[in-house]
Parts: sequence; structure tokens; C-alpha cells
Amino acid sequence: MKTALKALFSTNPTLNFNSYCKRCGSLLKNFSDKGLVTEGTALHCHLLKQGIFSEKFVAIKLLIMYLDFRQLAEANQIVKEFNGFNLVVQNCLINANIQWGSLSEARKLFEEMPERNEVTWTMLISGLMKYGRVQESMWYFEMNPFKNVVSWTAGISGLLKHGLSFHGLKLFIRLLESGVKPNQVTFTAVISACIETGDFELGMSVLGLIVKTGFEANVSVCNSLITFCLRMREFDMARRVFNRMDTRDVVSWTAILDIYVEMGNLGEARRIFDEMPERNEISWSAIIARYSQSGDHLEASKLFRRMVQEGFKPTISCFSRILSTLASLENLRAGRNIHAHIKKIGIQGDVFISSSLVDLYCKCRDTENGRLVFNSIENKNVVSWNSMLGGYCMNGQMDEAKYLFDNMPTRNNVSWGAIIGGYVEHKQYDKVFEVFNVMLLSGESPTKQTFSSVLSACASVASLEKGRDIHGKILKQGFHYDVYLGTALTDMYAKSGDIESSKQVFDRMPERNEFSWTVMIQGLAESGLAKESLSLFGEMERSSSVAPNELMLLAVLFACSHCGLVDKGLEFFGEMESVYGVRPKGRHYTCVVDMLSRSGRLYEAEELINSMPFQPEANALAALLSGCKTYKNEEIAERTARKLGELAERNSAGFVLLSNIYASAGRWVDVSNVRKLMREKGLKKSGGCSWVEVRNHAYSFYSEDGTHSKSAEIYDILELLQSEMMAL
DNA sequence: CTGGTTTTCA
Repeated sequence: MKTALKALFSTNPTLNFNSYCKRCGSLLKNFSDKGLVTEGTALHCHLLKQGIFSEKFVAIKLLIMYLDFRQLAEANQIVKEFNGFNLVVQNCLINANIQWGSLSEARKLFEEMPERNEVTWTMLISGLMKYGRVQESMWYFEMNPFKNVVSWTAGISGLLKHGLSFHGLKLFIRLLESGVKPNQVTFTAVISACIETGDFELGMSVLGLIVKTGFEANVSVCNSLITFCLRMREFDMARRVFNRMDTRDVVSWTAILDIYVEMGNLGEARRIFDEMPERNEISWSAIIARYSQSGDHLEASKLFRRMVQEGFKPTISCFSRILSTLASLENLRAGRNIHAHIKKIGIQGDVFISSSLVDLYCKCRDTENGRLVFNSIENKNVVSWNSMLGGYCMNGQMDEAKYLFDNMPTRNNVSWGAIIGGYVEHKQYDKVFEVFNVMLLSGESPTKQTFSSVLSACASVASLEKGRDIHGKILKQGFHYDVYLGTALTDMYAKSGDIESSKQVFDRMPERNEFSWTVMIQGLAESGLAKESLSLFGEMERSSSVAPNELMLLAVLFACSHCGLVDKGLEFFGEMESVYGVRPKGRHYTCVVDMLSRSGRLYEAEELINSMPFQPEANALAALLSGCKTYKNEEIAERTARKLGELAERNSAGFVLLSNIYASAGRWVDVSNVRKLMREKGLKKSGGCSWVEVRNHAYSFYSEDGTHSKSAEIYDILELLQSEMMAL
């Protein structure tokens, strides 16, 4: 900009006066757009020196610039130089007041004007529309004596912006009837109305009109046509429009880029992006958003870095997008940098930005900083509250979550879903049902995700009654079994012991993914239908394209273990890597060790543990110990126990088992040694837990004393019952 | 000279 100014100062003497003024004018407009106050003032001084400041064209640009900068003293100075009433100057003043949101001042100026032109009217109409005052705007529209294309378009697009597509289109019809010719701007606006209403037929007839009036070559019209085709999923037509254009701008390229993304071809979209003749911050945002959406957060953040390096200013949406990408990458360091930048340019107050920031800190497990950002949001909306709520939930701070939830000004089904999901995630199942019931009572409709969460809670507490109830509610809501809901139902029925219903749901699912198969295979195995489980696995291999994953193979091993098909299980285990390409994890070894130990093949089990390429799970050793107990093999038990002792794993189950084995062998000294060891390591026997349901509330009881608020009374009653039983 | 339109997004 500085160089442009210099070039102008050392001006070309051959430049004539008019083009000189024009160049000054466009420079001033440029300064005004980019907020370059110093440069603008400097040019003003220069013009004063040259004595051409009162030239009307230049003066108007100067006035607009000073109004833009809100330098009212200078602006007033220029107004004075026009000596009284000037229509264009008054128009500029009205426009400035509209920009500043002083609508009453703008209207006062409008009313006081001795004469008005079509621009005056149009400005007021579009100004009122801009602030959502549709009724008043339409009133002025009807009063307007100069209904030209621009004011028609202003009225139409104003209605469209406020979701009144139908009224907008009706106004468009009136425009056609009035005899005024619509132009390219009108058509672009009307096409976006067709996009809004999703009316393909109407769009096509507008297209006919466009062709008839000869606007089909206009860039803006074609751009909106491409978007129209995109929304109607007419990808071929979109490409035809694009290919036919003889001039394309950055908007056209960005629009066609999105066509390929929608067609699921991100690679082709990227190729277009790389080959675009020109890019702007919106095209950058678009491609970054698409990478982020498709889960390639690394590429998204790489592109963001390139975008900034190439000097593009990210838009607000781009910032919030990249923040959520960094949140997924849990890249707190980069996130903090961007946070600092956001503060510097002063957009931290934006609800989308601040909610993304809350999410970023929480996903990086820094709920404290998340809370600080949350507290700083002035106009919190549901999304901001939900981000903070979700943050507490994902970090298991359920007390904070509940407190926040109880104090939210408004809740939507996302909020309910978040807190319910949090309780499920952190195994507080009694709370899940409690909150879910309140949710239903409040009249909020659960989403599919919330239903899935609650179903998994039912599965975990094996509450068939509740599960059936939820199933009924799902049907009532009219949700059909999609993959997620169907899988959750299958799992719930299987875990609650109703394997028949489980199979029924599974059979009716229109689509199954690897989780669905896993759940069913595991469900059958755990219900003692191990043979059926294995044959279902066979069916899956034959009939679907789903590849067995780690979890599913675990279920298969489990099935073999539970129907005593030890050799079959060993065969599967051997094939895991070679046939299915899944490297056995600790859990798989544990399962096989368990299988061998249960059938008394203790030496093989021990050998398998010794052959493991990594540390065995404590559970594997525990399983072997358990086998030793059953088959009375103290020799292996001794060795295994030693290994378990060496294992630094904080797993108390193994120790408990160990002490039980010693106890059953009557080796009380060893028992007390193990207990001592546990105390030294700070391990506690994880308490058993039981619960009863009374009127939709689950009451939990833990094996440690005194954890229940009414344990004293409960024990009193137990004692009473006991003494009555003795009396019998 | 001053006014109306199109592309990304939560």
C-alpha cells in the first residue's frame, strides 16, 4: 500500500486530471476497506496540497473513508464544504448511520430530506432488512416510488436472508410482472432461495429464465448455480456449468472443489485446490475444514500452517475449525499459540471460537483453563455451556458436570446426552437412569446417541426390564435400527441374558458393521452358545466384507474357551496374525491361558506365558493360578505367584487370588505375607458391589462397611431378621 | 459519486 502511495506521489505527468482523480478515488476506497487510517489521511493531505480536494468524486470518497474510520470531525469538515444540501452526501450519511446500527438516526435523516432518489430508498430498505426489521423494510419498499432492479433485489434478498424464502420468491414473481428486468444480482439471490427451499423444479425454471434473459454467462449466476446443483446432488450438472464458464473466479473454483468433496473424492478436491489459479481465505478454509471433517487432522493442521505462511487471514470459522482439529490431535501447545493469536486480533469473544477453545483445553485434559475461557464468555449460548459440560464429562469430573448442568440457563438434548454419556462412561449407572428419567419427564426427546448410551448402561447392569423399556421408547420415537442403535440393542439383550431378542434385533438390522458382528458373536459366546457363536463368525467371514478385528477375535477365542474347544481355539490363536493380520495383544494371550488352564493343560499355559514377546497381563497369571487351584498344582502356582509378585502391575485381583490359593492350601503365613505385600504396595481389594432397583432408582451397596448412608439401619434390620430366623 | 448478489463454517 505504501508503494502505491509513493507511486502516486511521484505521479506521471502525462496522467490527465480525470484519471488522476479516479486513481485517488480507488486508492481511498482501498484504504477505507483495509482500515489504513494513516495512509488515507496522508493522501488527504497530499490532495489538499494539490488543491483538488473539493473535486466532487474525490471528496465523496474521502467522506466515506472518514465515516468508515469514524473520524467524525473530518467527515463533518467535508460535509460543510458541500455548502448545504447534497443528495449523495446525505445518502452517504444515512448509509454510515446504518452501518453503525443507528437506525433511528438514519431514519431521521431520511425523513428530513427534501428530496430522495432510488439509492436513498434502497439503502433504508436494505438497512432495515440487515437488522431484521423486515416489516418496516417492506413498508418502505411498498412506499418507494422508484422501484428499480436494485431495490427489488434488496427486498427479495432481505426476505430470503430472514428465512422467508416463500415471500421472497413471491416478490420475485411480482418483479417479473412489474416489467422491471431482473439482472444477474437478482438471479444469484433467487437461486440461493431455490437452494434454501430445496425446490429443484423452481430452480430449473429460474434457470430457463436466466438463459432466456442472457445471464447464463455471468460468473456470479453460474457460481450460485453450481452451489444449487451441489445441494440438489446434481454433480454432473454442476460440472457441466463449471466447464461451460469461460471466466471463472475464486468463488467458482471453491464451489467446484466442494462438489468433489461431496462426491466423496477428497483427493480430486485437493488436486483442484492445488491447481486453482487463485485462492482466498475461503477456499483455504474450505479445504482445511474438509480434511478436518474427514478425520485427517494432521493434514488439516499442515494446510493451516501453509495458509498462514502464505499470508492469508483465517476466517472465524477457520479458526474454530482448526481449534477443534488441534483438540482432536490433543496438541495443546499449538492450540495455546492460536489462542494467543486470537486474543491479539480480538475475536476471543466469538461464541464459536470460545466454545472451540473450551473444547480444546478439555480434550487436552486441562479443564481448569477450559473453565477460565468459559467464564470469560460474555454471551454464553447453549453451545458454550455444552462444551464446558462435555469437557467435565469426558474428564470424569462428574460432580462439576452435574453442578454445571443443574445451573444451565437452557438445556437441549445435546446437554442431556452429554451428562448421560458421562455417567455411562464413568460407570455411574444409577445416575444414568436417574438423569434419563428426568430428561424424559422434562419432555426432551433423546437422540439416537443418548439412547445408545442408556442401552449400554442397561447392558452393564444387565437390567433387562429397563432395556426393554428403552427399546419400546426407541420404537415409539420412530427411530429404526441403524447400525449404532441396532448394535446397542443387540448388546443390551445379550448382556441381559435375553439372547433370543438379541438375535432377533441382530437379524433385523439392515446394515451391520464390525461392532455389530463382534457384539453378537461375543453375546452368543457369553450366553453359553459358543458353537452358535463360532458358526456366526463363519457366516460373517463368508457373507460380509467386514474383516475380523482384535475384539472380534477375542470373542471367538472366548467362545472356544467356553465350549471347551481348546484345540480349535489354539488354531484360531495361531492364525490370528498369519490369516487375519491381527497381532495378538495381552488380552488374547490371557484368554488362551485361561482356556488352557481351565482344561488343566497347565504346562502349556505356563509355556505360552513364557513365550510371550511382552509382559503378560496380571489376569493371565491370575487365570493360570486359578487353574492351579482347580487342578491342585502347587509347583506351577509357586512359580506363577512369584512372577505375579514381580509384576509391578497395580492389579489387586491377582493378589487376592494368590492369597486364596495359599488359604486353600492352609498356608496361612503366606496368606498374611501376600496381604502385607498388598498393603505395602497400596493395593486394595476392589470391593464387590451389588444393587437393587426400587422405583427406577438403583441403590448400590459396596462390600466395604459404612459407604451407604443408611448402612447402620440396614445392619440393624439384618440383625433383627437374623435373630428371628434363629428363633424359628 | 451513493444502494442490492455468489464460495467455507460451528
